[in-house]
Amino acid sequence: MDCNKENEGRAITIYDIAKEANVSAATVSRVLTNSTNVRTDKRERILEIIEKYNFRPNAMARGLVDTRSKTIGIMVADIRNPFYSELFVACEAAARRKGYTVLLCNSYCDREQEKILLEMLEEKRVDAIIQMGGRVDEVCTNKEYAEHVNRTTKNIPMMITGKLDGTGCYRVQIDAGQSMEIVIEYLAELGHRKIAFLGGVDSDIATEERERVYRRMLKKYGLPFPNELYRQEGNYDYEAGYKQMEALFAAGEVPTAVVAINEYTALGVMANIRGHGLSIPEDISVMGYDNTFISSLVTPKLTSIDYGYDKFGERIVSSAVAAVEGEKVQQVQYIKTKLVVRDTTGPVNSEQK
Amino acid sequence: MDCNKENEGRAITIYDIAKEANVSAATVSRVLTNSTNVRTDKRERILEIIEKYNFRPNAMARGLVDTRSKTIGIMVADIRNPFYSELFVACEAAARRKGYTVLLCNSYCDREQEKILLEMLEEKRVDAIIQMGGRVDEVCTNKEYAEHVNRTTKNIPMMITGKLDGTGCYRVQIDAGQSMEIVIEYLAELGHRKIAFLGGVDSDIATEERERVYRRMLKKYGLPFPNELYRQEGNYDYEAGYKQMEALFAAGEVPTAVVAINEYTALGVMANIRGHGLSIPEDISVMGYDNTFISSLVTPKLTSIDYGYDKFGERIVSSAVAAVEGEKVQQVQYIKTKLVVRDTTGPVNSEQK
DNA sequence: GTGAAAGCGCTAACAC
DNA sequence: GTGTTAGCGCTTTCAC
Repeated sequence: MDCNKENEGRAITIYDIAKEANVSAATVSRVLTNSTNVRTDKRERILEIIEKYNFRPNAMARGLVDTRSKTIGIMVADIRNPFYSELFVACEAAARRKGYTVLLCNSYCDREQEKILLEMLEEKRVDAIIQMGGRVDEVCTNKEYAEHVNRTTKNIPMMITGKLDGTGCYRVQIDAGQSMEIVIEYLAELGHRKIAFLGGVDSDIATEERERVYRRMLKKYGLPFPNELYRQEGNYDYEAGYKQMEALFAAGEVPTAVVAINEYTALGVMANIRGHGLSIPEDISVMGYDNTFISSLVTPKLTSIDYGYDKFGERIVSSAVAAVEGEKVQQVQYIKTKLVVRDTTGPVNSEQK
Repeated sequence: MDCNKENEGRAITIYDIAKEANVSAATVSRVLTNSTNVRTDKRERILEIIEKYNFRPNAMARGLVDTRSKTIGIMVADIRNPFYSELFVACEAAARRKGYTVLLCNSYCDREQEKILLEMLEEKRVDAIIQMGGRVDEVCTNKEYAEHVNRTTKNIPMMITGKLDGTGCYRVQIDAGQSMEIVIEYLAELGHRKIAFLGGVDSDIATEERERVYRRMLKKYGLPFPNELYRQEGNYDYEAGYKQMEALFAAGEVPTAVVAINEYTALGVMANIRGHGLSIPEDISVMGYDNTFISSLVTPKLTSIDYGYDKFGERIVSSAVAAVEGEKVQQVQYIKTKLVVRDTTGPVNSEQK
């Protein structure tokens, strides 16, 4: 009875189903897509046979016919970083709500890889591309990459969480300046006057903007900048926080509050402070950025700046979909941040004033 | 000059390139695939035009021709969990080395979703499927899911990190028993006699096996099991660790060492211990499983069981590829674990003996 | 309501 | 070396 006597290995197709059901392939396709009405008995017969052979339509063949793949490519720097995984998951959820599938790729911040991945996504005919992290983070846009992207965006709309000068990318960006405003405001109101800002990479847009606003806010509140070590950049690691805090201790310039560029760095800072026998937040307040699950996993729980990942992802994806569908999309959108106070920050210790 | 006067919107194809280069589509295809030799001048002319239009071959059309998609589908419970993201990245790297691409999907432990994703992966004609987490973790295989999988594995080999009775899935599994052996051995040698094992889900294979070996090892070393609370299950959260440790304190049954099912739970345990004014590891040793970046991010750094993610991923993927290529693959493979000692464990406090 | 036929963009056999 | 031709598996007119 089985029609796959010699079918061995070859995947079953719509024609096999059609043959066994004594209908045309078109009719099978109709029940598959639910497009037109098919007589009930035929429909049921077809469904039965589909079930029997566990038939699944070939997505590539379908994709060839449709011009839309209903897929969004998402390129992140490193999915192991909770910032990206939280945002990715939010995007995935938003995409699903819109009837889109996502395709993840990691660039691992490899500049060459970014271009290769872009090409791969083009070949897969994704309807839109979202890039978070990597070249789009840089203050000085890399010309070569911008050109590469420009060719891509001729066919595929691209969303980025940073910037890429001279390209038509749509930007959905964290309002880094606003985030630093609320940070300094908060710490100043707690009575802190010696506030350090540690970590990050100055040539990254998000770091650079926070730094600028950090200095502006110190002035605004009449706070001192006692030593160059109060602002150190380098990278986003635990080690950075650890070493930079150590440098402050070594210089005898101990702040009463430290703002770290992210959670990794904040934890490095905290480890170092404890190594010196001081307490958090009694002796020194520490806070970070990103507010992923890490912030509430550690002891004491970390005060952190939150981006509202769900809404962030939703904004990125719905803008991407809007662009795909030819709607007008804002060129730049800002994500407002929120302070989440936990246990690593508190009023300045009166003795330290 | 441009041949896309009216082409607006329509993607450029191999025929457009061929036409402009005055060659046949086959020749363009040849330079694209580097299959046969093409006269140098033609090749260069073609490459130029490809460059000019930023042409990228349609992966779906290619996929239709090839029977192999060179893609491996990876289904994880939740990519935000570092255990999965570390393993995923290791798999991705291994796949790339073998010339394969990976396609990630999250089941979020939604049982219905797992089936849907399986079907999606079948439609995309992935060459193999890797499932980590979810139904494959369960001690009692869900019959319905097993049936579903059995239909899938008729066409696509499947690798799982747990088990699925009655299916032809290949298993690459952490040797949970061995891991618990080295844990108890280690703690016993440090002089600990009151060792609790907290967290996990007893109906999960990895938890169940560890629990069994935990009890066996206590006997082997002549260690007491002072109270039922020394072994509590529930889930894998921070909260679980926190509450279960609290229960031990409430019962006045304070262990000298706690083995947590993973890092989240370990951190909950640690938070609770500190809340009681005790120190780690001076008063109580704590250790966890998984050894992701989290273990070395917290203070004190967590002693943890490591799986060797790189090798783990490599084993999964190379077995998958072997299966795809029709080679003989071992049905079950075990991953040996390793103890990574850090700062949360130490010799038992002599007063407590 | 249904079948025949064309076509999505590419690759691979087969001629030449 | 290169062009012609025939599919890959599906959807979608267009007739009937």
